[in-house]
Amino acid sequence: MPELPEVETVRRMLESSVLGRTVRSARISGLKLRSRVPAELPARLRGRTIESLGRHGKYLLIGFDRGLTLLSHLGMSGRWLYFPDAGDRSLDHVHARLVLVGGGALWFQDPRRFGLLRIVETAKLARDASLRRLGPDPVTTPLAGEALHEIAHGSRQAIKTFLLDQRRLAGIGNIYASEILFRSGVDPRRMAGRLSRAEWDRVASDTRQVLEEAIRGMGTTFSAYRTLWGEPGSYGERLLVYDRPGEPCLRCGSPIRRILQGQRSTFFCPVCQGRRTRSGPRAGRKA
DNA sequence: ATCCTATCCTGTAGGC
DNA sequence: TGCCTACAGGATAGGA
Repeated sequence: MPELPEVETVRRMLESSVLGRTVRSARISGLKLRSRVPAELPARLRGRTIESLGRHGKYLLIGFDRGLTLLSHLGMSGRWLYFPDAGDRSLDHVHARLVLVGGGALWFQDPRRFGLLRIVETAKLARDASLRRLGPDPVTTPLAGEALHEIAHGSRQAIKTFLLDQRRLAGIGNIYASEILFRSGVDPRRMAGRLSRAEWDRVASDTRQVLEEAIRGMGTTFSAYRTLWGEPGSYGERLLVYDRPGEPCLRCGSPIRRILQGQRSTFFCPVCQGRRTRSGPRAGRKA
């Protein structure tokens, strides 16, 4: 669910609400998310103060004093929720609850449990197995078309799949991959290694534009995503192709198509995102 | 190496 | 109403 803009929205809200706050106590559910929530989390966070809020791709880094970082990933259905009153709500699927000194509570909720919570020593962050794999973050370090052209050199992956690959670029997910390629007028089935330098220039600038606009709209709420305040994001109203199969393209009026790539939906306009060489043996068919 | 598939889990929407 | 299936914003281990 949450891609770079959604995670960045949560990061900013955390920054404005819990930066400088200290953990009075913490509890965990003990359930397994993507991996097990560390049993020592409550003991290690108790008494620590939140000093920084960082993000790389879809990973959120909550930095505490004395060299500890809480690494978090929202997976498909994860949410961070902040309650100023620390009141005891009854909510399902809450896997971590931090109570803050001076009132207020921070909860991590994740029904599907594809999310991640991990305690990492701040000094060792660069060596973390998950973070180490990530490519550059296109918002923190905007890339020129030239760099992308270079990264994609020789790749036979479909461009849509390429954009989803966190080792190439960190942060783009299924919604924004379709939106970016629509803006760029690139057929999602084309091989990444076959895009021209000029096409990569467009993809690079559209990537930046789409992600930044989405951040301004506080992200896209398709169903589950909520901001730190539990509110939906507004960028969903501005999606041009995602989840609009059969509806007229907002640019040319032809019906938007939905295809599967790597078992995930891709939405595109077959007219605006012209033909050219496609990748994969059967990537072309499907209705 | 590089690419593709299956899998983890719950909730929800749509067909009957 | 209920039952069933398909699908959902993600990452990753394992096989080809």
